[in-house]
Amino acid sequence: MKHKNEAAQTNKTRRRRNRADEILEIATKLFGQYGFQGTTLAMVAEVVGLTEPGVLHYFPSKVHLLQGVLAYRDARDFEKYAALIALKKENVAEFFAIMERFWGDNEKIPALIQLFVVLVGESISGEHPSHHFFVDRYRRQREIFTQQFRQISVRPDVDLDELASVIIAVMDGLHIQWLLDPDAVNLTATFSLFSKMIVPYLEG
Amino acid sequence: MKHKNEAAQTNKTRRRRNRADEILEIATKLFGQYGFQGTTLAMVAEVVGLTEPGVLHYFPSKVHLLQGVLAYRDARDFEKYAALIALKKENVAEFFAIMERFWGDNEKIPALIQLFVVLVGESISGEHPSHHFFVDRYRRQREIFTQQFRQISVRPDVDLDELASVIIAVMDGLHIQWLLDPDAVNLTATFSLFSKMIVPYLEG
DNA sequence: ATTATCTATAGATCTATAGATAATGC
DNA sequence: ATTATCTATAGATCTATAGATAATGC
Repeated sequence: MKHKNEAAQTNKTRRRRNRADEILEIATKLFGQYGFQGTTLAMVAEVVGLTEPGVLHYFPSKVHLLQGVLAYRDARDFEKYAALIALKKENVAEFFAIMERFWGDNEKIPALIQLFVVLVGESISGEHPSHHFFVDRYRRQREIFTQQFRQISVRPDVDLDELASVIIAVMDGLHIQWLLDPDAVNLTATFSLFSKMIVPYLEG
Repeated sequence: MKHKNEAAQTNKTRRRRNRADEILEIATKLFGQYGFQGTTLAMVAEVVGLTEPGVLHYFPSKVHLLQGVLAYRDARDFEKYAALIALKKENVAEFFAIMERFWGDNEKIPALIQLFVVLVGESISGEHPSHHFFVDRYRRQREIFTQQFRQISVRPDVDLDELASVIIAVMDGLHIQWLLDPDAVNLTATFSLFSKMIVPYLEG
């Protein structure tokens, strides 16, 4: 029986080991490119190679599909954060050196970055199905950063929650400019300038 | 004839001096709340108190309406920038003090801030009707800032275009967090922390 | 048996157009 | 005359459901 499974897992079967995952991957791309509202089930179905009811067999509604995409990507993202937290950081400079490496990868995954930027824009409206997801996501992100700062020696008169907001804001804002005009913005270099500017201040 | 006009301009007539402007105002709110894709002509028409073809009489298509809204708001925005440019700035600290006041008003106009944040998210896709508008808008903004920096003494080893990107990024990124979770983010205080952190560095 | 997928379609909605009518300004 | 606005509707699209059929796993 092992044999059979292994054989079946070649080619297509292994690649699309799971139709649900395949749908998730394609929806990730489409939601990232056109937004949730701008993507139709017909588009997803066509790229996947199914009919619309075929897609709805795996995700009973378009909102379920969105939540599937967000949960999947968010989990991956916070795995990365967990690895970040685990690293030893002695001082502010080290923290930012790690952040630069951590976010440096973003340049290689524009589609994923775009997914979050496009969806967060739509989600600002309180009625959007992923509004609460994003409110919560930013709270968690700020919390992770403030906890990190508490473990290294940051100038004591700095509000750590505000500091967390600023750092996340720089990255988000640079993503916007970079996605709109990739040749005009060097993500890594610009974030590096940012940390170079604030590290001396935070060291006190 | 003057009399007649003046009388007619009371109440509704003066307020809605111009139906096109009224439609623009309402579309601004709706596009800001639901995005371009999430807003329908029926919604605009209903709030204005017209039928859909009634709205299309003034703006021949939904895209024309979007462009009307953007052109109108962008013009207002760059009037503000023009006033900013006119102010005398002797050094970096003064520049940031002015920026804090300049952007401090944003807290009072959440609907307009939201309009731009929501639309820029949608517009990241190259096929969106306001994609080019936003690419151009960020280029102009960066250009305004770099020109400002050239007139004050900024530490010479800093790339002014990158500096402009960072400052715009902080403001955009803070807008996102603030719109999603107004009680969790103090826009003014957080931007102020940012400038406090970078001013000493930029002074060299 | 269960899972995957399809055909067919309901029912809602969306943008835009055609053509008519009402209101306004000279 | 010109501008503003309406009714009616075409034509496209969209999400989701019902119910049937094909494929798969025990």
